Amino acid sequence: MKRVTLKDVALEAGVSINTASRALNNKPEISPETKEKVLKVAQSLGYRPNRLARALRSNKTGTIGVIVGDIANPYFSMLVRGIERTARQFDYSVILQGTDEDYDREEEAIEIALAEQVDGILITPTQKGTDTIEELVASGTPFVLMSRYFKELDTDYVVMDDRRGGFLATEHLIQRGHRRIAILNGPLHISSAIERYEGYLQAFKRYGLDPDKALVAEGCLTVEDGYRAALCLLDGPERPTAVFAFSDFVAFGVLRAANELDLRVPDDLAVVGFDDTLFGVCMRPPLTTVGGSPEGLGEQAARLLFDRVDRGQTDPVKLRLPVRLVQRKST
Amino acid sequence: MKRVTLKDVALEAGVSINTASRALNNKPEISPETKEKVLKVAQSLGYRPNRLARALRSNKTGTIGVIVGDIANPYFSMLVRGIERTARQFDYSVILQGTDEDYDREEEAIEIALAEQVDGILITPTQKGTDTIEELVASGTPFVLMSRYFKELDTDYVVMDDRRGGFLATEHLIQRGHRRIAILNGPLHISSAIERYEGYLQAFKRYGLDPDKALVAEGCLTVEDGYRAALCLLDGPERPTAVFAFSDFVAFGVLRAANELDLRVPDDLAVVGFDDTLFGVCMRPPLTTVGGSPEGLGEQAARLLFDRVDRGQTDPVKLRLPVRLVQRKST
DNA sequence: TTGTATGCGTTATCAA
DNA sequence: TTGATAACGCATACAA
Repeated sequence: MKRVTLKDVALEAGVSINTASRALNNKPEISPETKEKVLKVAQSLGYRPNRLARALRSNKTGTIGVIVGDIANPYFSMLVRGIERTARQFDYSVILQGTDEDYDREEEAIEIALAEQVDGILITPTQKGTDTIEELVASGTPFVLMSRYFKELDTDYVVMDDRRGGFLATEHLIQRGHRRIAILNGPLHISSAIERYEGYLQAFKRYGLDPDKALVAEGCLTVEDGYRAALCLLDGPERPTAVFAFSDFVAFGVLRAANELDLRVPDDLAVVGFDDTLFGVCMRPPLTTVGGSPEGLGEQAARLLFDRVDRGQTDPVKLRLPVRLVQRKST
Repeated sequence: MKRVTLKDVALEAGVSINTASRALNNKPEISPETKEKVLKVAQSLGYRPNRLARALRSNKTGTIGVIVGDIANPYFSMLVRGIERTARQFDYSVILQGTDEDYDREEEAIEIALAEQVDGILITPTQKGTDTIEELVASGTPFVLMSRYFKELDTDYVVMDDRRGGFLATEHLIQRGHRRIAILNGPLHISSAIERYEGYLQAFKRYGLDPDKALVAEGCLTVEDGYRAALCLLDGPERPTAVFAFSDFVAFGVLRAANELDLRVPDDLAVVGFDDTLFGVCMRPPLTTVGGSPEGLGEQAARLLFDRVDRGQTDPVKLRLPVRLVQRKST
C-alpha cells in the first residue's frame, strides 16, 4: 500500500531517477524509446507524482487561495463556481475561505493562504482597512481583487461596472414613475456600494430630481440585513415606492418584508436587486435586477491571476465588466 | 525578501537547526532557556514554517478535500460553509471542488484531491457508480460521505433522516387534505432520493391511501429541473394539488412554474421543499420545508473526518441527523 | 542522451 | 539537553 515514487519507477524501468523525471515531465533531452518505456512502467505501477515534493523543490504549489465574504451568499457561490471551473482548467486547486466580512478574519485568511504557500490569491476584500491588502502586496504573492477595489491602491482587480449599474437601476425606477426611491446599500467602505450610490445620485441628477436622504440606508449585506432595514423603512407613513437593493441577496430580504407587510410588489413597492443570481427568477414577482455574470467575473479574475503567476507583474490590470438591466416583474 | 527558514533561526540563535526545530514544536527535550531564546529569535526574524517541507516530511498536509455536487446550490453552499468554519477551528484548510453531479468529474476530483495528498476527504457522491468511492477506500485516505450513502458500502457517513423527512412532508400534505400529491424527486440512484420516496410511500400507506404513479417524477436536482418538471406536471388536466420537491432548490423552480401558470400557492398548489435553506422564507408564499441544518451536517462530517485523521479507523460511524417540518405558508 | 549528486525545509533517529 | 545526519520525493546543474 506504499506510495509509488519516482525511484520505484526508475528502478523498475532500469533507468536513473532523473531520466524517469525527464520522461514524466516532457523534457526534450530524452530518447523516445526510453521515454515510452518509463511512461509505461509509471502507468503500470500507478505512479502519482508527489505534489508536495515537487512544490517544495519548485516553489510552486499549484494552488490558489480564494477568500470571499460569505460562502452562502449566492453571489459569492457563483463567483466561486466560476473560479473553481477555471482553476481546474488551468490545473490549479482552490483553497477556499470565508471571512464573514470580518476584518480580523480577513487578515487571518490571508495569513493562512500565505502559509499554505499558494501561488496566488483571489480575494473580495472587506475594505475595512488596507493593512491586510498591503501585507499581501508586501508578501509578493500575486493577487487579484474581486468585485471591490481600493482607489488608493494600485493593484489588479476585476469589478462590475457598479456606477453604471446603480444608474441603470435608478433610472429604470425613475422612468417607471417613481420618485421616492430608497436605496438599501451595502457598507460605504465597500467600493461597489459607493459606486452604486454614485450611480443612484447620478440618475436623480440626470432627471433633475432630488433624492431624499431619509431613504438612504447603508450597511446591508445579507438577507437578514435587507429584511430588517426594509421593515424599518417601510413602516413609516412616508415610505418609499421603490427600493434599490445592494444585491439580490439583500433584495430577497426586502421581498420578505414586503410580503409580511402585505405590500404588493410592484404596485405598492417596486424592488430592484443586483447581481442576477439564480433565484431572482423564482421570486414572486420575479425580481428585476442588474445583471453581470458573477461566474464570469470569477473566471476573468482567475485567468488574470494565472497570467500573473506565469508571466509576472506588469502594469496593474483593472477590469470593469459591463452590466445590464434585467427587467422582470418586480418593477 | 527571501523566506526565513529554520536554518536562519538556528544560525541566529547559535544553536543547531534541530534544537531550533524542537523549540518551535514544543518538544519536551529542551531547556527552557534555549527554547525561549530560539522563540525570540524566530519571532524577531518573522519565521514562518514551510508547510510544504513539513508536510513532505510528516506526511500530513493539513488540508482536506471537499467535493460537492454543485457549489451554487444553496444547500451545498451552506454545507461548505459549515465545513470551512469547522476546518478552520481545527487548523485545516479546505480544497474545494464541484462535480456538477457528473461521475467522471467525481473521479477526477477524487484523483486531484489524492494527488494533493489531502489528509481526508469530505464528499457528496454522485452515486452514479461505486468505483470512485471504492478507489477512495483503496487509497487509504480517510473520508466521510455527506448527505448520501451507499447501502452496499460500509463507510462513514453523515446524512439527514431522509425517510423521516419524506414522511413528515407527505403526512403534512395529507393532513392538510391533499390526496393528489406529486413528488419531484432527485435521481433515484441517490440515497436521499430513494429514502425520501420511501417516506412518501410510507405516509400514504399509514393513511390508507394510494399514491398515483403518474405524479412521481425523478431526476430533479436544480431550479431549472424543478421548473421544467413542474411545468410539465402542472400542465395536464389531472394535475396534483400538492408537490413535494426533492430540495428547496428544486422547489424554487416549482414556485416559479406555479407563478408563471398563475396558480395560487397554496390554494391551487401546495409546495413543500427540503433542506431549509436561506431563501425559503423569502419566497411568496414562504416555503414550507423539511429542515435539517446543512451547516450542522457539514460541521459534523468535518468533525468526524478529523477524528478519523487523528485517531484512525474504528468501526464506521453512520450518523443520521434529525429533521423536522418547518411549516410556513406554502402549504 | 543519460546518470550522479545536491538541495528544497522539515522532522526524526541516533549518538554525544 | 544537544547536535550531526539522514531521510521525505522530486528537479536540476553538471558531468559523463
